[in-house]
Amino acid sequence: MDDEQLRLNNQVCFPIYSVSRLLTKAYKPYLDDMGITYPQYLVLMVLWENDGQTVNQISEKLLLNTNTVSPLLKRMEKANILERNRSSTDERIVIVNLTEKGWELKKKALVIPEKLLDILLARNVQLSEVLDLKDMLNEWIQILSDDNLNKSNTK
Amino acid sequence: MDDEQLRLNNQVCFPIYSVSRLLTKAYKPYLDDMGITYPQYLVLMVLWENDGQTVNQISEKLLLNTNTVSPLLKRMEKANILERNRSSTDERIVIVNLTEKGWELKKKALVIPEKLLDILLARNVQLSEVLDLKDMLNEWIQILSDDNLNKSNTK
DNA sequence: TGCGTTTATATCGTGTACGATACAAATATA
DNA sequence: TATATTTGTATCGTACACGATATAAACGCA
Repeated sequence: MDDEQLRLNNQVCFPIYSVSRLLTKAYKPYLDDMGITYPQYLVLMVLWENDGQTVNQISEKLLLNTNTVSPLLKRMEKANILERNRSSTDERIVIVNLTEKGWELKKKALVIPEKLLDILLARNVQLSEVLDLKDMLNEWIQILSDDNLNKSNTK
Repeated sequence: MDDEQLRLNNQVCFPIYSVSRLLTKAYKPYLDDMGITYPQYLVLMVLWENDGQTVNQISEKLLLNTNTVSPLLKRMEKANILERNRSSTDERIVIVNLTEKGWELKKKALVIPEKLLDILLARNVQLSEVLDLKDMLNEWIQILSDDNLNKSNTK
């Protein structure tokens, strides 16, 4: 019976969508302390690893469009977390650099991954399970971003 | 080195967040045909399974706040997909019923889960892997929604 | 060298999400 | 039964996401 497939319980996408939102919510108390949001936290992780990247480089690493990242960076600039400067050699490019405050936040962030993991481990989720999940999802990212690429190519 | 934990590649949450967005994007062509969005598709699945539910019942099943679902339903009412009516016995309650058009959309939706699965299976993802993932995520939903509950209780 | 094309970023419009808050109806209880 | 409390829904403000579009700078090439 095809009908079965349309039940919420039988879909994979709904749990992913829900867990994504619930995880963001679980992060919230820690991020509130830092005065940032979850997407802003992602931007910081990219810059902590490698400061001075362009808007394009940041949006590619986060798999987000530049028209999502642009205003996001502007809000972070307003909050004194980073600076945006046009390249002198290529006026189209905007280079993003962390401020003192942006680097300071890294110290506060160090405990976050640990805390989140603790919640799961405390509820008998195995660490190996978490790692398997990560690998599986990274595989899906490859597939799904390839798939999106194909669509825009054939247009 | 604690630093390692803060790398984008070492986080579980980022892949979940990304896959969630990429899956929604993969759904998009089919949902565009139906004139709805992904969250609206979720509402429809809830109502196809059980028509005539209240705003609260719908938002609980989708794990969304009512202040997210309320405007969502209004947009769907505007698009003639459903009707909202106050209960006569309890004036606070709004009961949501599908229209003819809302039921019609179910026929178009039947192929969607299959198509999505095909993309994954075509790329050598095992069906068992998909089912494992689903179970794992449903477990996480339990944990994370409990955790959120605890926070609001202790406040 | 002039001009069409590409590239990098940003703006606009629409639709979520969600915390905080509002508000009326229903319920509980003194 | 009058009033405090709870319940169900909605409004408001802020921050994403993303498709469509704009725009200026850089590039390619006749």
